[in-house]
Amino acid sequence: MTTTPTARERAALSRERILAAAVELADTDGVAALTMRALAERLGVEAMSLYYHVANKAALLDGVADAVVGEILGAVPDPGDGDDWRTALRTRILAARSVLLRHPWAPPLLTRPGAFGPAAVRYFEGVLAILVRGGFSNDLAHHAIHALGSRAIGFAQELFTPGDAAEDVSEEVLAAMETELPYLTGMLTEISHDAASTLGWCDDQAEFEFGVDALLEGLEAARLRSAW
Amino acid sequence: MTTTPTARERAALSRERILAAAVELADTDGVAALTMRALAERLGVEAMSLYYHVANKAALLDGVADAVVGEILGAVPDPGDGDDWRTALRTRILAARSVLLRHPWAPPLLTRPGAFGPAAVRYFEGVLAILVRGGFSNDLAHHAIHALGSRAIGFAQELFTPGDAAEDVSEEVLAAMETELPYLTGMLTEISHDAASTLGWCDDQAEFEFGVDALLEGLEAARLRSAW
DNA sequence: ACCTGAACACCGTTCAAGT
DNA sequence: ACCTGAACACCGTTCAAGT
Repeated sequence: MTTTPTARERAALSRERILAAAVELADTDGVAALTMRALAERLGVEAMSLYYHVANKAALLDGVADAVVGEILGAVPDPGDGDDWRTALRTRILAARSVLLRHPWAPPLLTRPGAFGPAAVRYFEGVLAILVRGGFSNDLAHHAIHALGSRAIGFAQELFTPGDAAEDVSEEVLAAMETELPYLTGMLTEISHDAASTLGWCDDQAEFEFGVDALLEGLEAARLRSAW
Repeated sequence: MTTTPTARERAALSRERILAAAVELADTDGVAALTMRALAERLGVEAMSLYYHVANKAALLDGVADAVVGEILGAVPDPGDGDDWRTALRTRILAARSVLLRHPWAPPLLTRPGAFGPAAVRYFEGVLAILVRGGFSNDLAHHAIHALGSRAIGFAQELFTPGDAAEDVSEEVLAAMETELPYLTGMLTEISHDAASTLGWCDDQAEFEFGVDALLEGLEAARLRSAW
């Protein structure tokens, strides 16, 4: 006669609820813990129920990616035409980055084929608006977006994560490296003079901004050349 | 009395043989097919035998990444001091890229924490040598390497793969997009006027080189500023 | 020292079945 | 229309055992 407690206490499943729960789960436990079974349990539901709203795991991850980009989209200022293109684009990119810093597991998802969803389309519409209003031809703007790559949306795929195998770079190892790797040892000893045994001296935010600025400078030069 | 056929016909297992077979398997079947069981079968051995030479799957993938970087290292010219730094670095990066084009599954592996192995250290020693001989301070060279990111070793993590959801961008869809996404539709209609229904007009190699060149130009500007 | 076989805990996913 | 339960094929990995 009465509906079951579970039916009363839990809201109906939906694609949106599933994606939101998936983002939360990844935030707390990492993306490796984002399994269909764990996600279902978090939603108080059986694993197979998810498949009614989501085709498969790949579609789930694509949806999660688009959800994150949607969050970025909400945090990013409108591409208003007050600023010059360089500061407007820089501001947008750094705002995107600040969102991604809250979801450090997200970048690999964003590079999956299929992750380029509706939110991403709208995000890049804004990027393109900034460029075109700033004097870029469609052709050059297209090149520019490719050149920015993942940086356009706030992250950089670096080849080594801070502190990677850095813990065990002792001074003896540095000395042994010296003949074979003179430039690296030279850089390490000079830059990290006050903490010679660690590679953890990279300021992610500063390096990211340096990289964006270098790109923007190169793009501005290309724009000026194309304008002649 | 006689040794078994299997023992005669197969060479002894070793870390090197395992990694080489793993690269081959990924080349033919993709990295998703690179399972411990499939790799063992390819080597004519039981899956568990691999664990004697490799700690676990993560260590295997790290080893595969370093093997690929080793192949890059063998293909890249010495950082001789004939060229100016920009062309020397450009040449090195494009040579690295040409190797990675033969292993299109490899880039995601190279961005794994733990993938920065001995070969990568030697590769970046060469990058650094080019920069420092070219007039970069250790500090600026360090920033430059971060700025180059994955491009330094020959690939760019782009946010959409060519032809991603491009097949189904019909002219009707373009028209519907026009009000909401004026800049994107403008760019698409202008650039792809002769193939209006596809996004597959991106020349990967050209875009990669454009991106590298934009970065190199921005880095050169930074170097000149630091030299004053 | 090097390799094996059976077993375990865990995946994504199918399918027919419930309500 | 929406959710479930059991089952299947597949993982990485353990452990004790072989040679």
